[in-house]
Amino acid sequence: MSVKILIVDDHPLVLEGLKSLLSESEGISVVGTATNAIDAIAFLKSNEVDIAFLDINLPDISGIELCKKVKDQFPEVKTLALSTFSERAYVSRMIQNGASGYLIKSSSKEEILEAIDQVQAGGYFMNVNFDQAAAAPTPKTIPFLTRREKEVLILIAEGLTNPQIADKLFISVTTVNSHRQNLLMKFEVSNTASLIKLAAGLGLI
Amino acid sequence: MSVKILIVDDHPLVLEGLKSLLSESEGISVVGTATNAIDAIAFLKSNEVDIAFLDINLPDISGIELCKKVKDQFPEVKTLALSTFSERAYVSRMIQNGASGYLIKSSSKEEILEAIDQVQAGGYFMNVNFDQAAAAPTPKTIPFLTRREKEVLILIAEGLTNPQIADKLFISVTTVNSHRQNLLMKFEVSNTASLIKLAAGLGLI
DNA sequence: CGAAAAATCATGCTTTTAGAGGATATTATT
DNA sequence: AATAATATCCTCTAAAAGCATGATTTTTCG
Repeated sequence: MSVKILIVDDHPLVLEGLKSLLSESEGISVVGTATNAIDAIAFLKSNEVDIAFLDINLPDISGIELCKKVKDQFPEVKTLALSTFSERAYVSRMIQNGASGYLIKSSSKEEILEAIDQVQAGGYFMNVNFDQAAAAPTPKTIPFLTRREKEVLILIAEGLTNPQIADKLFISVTTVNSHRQNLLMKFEVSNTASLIKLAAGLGLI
Repeated sequence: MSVKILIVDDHPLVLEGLKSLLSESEGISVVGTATNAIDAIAFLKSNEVDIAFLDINLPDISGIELCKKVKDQFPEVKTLALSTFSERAYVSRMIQNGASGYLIKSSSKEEILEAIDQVQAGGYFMNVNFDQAAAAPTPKTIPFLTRREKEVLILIAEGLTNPQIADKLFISVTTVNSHRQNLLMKFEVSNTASLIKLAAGLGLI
């Protein structure tokens, strides 16, 4: 009996590539594909799936949320995160949400097959490519931000100054500054430039 | 006689996906693939190619530079840029460097085939998806940056202050500040936060 | 309910940026 | 050789950000 795979990715090329790669392999069958989260959930409701490949960038909701939903509603389905380099930082979040591993999109066929084996056997697969990871100092974990901190972060990224943000949110400048300081602390950086660069790299803005 | 295609992309999945999609089509043959610029140039030296698909993110040099090299050394080869959403802003540069068009990686099979037809016939193909473009205020053009400005931009993004950058580059703080001001001007922003966000969005840092 | 977390505000101080308005060398490029 | 672009340097001012320390009020959640 072969491993049933569902692929969720909004890039037809990646979808096609994965299908093509996997269909050449024994014991694996791609039973479905989806280009968005809603279709993916719908498919899972009426089909049996062993492993779901989840792209991190989906048009409707993020792969992170989809991963959570899948694990909540279909705990028996194993999930594998698909990411590109720049999104790799998301991955720890996916793991927290129950993913069994992740693959970067530049993975080789062998790595992909190994990941399926590992995950199907109940294990985890992490495909970490450190030559690029070393160059970009990835934060250990994605900082947990509060609602207000996210708001402030977005506005900072949009180029607003503390006084402007204060006006916009109807709070005092010192409060905005507090949030800003907390952001710097949580991201372990010491100025706006680094903050925005990190946040952008994490896809938060 | 079929159209000879070379695909240059460092994502095996995309490579495989494109190959798979194109090989199903009449009159098209994928004669080669490469995962970096050097291999791509080497291939072009010894093989005849009609259209080269160039990924914008390559490990060695950027697709933009590769495009230029290809057009310089092999002017008869037509080039098609491959990008994802976030890199779309690069595209005007590719066009300036002689590309005959661009495809976003979420293009459908039909769009890809149409692009090949158009380009092979000597035309251009632009696959613009405006529902996302409207949301993200893309700058009109990618600012042209000088060597020094790029250096300074990178160091700013790394979180260095003007004095620190001055130390690192063995120039005075006022010079660093000049470059910084020029960066703000060229990107049409008024502070570091916006600058870094834009630059990050354009993949410059 | 009660503790913990989040959001709010304040004061004072230092460093860094942003902005204006120059000036002079050093490289291309024609 | 002349022009244009780039890189370099300067002074001065004002605004904003960064840093420390501390406090009060809401919310959230067990």
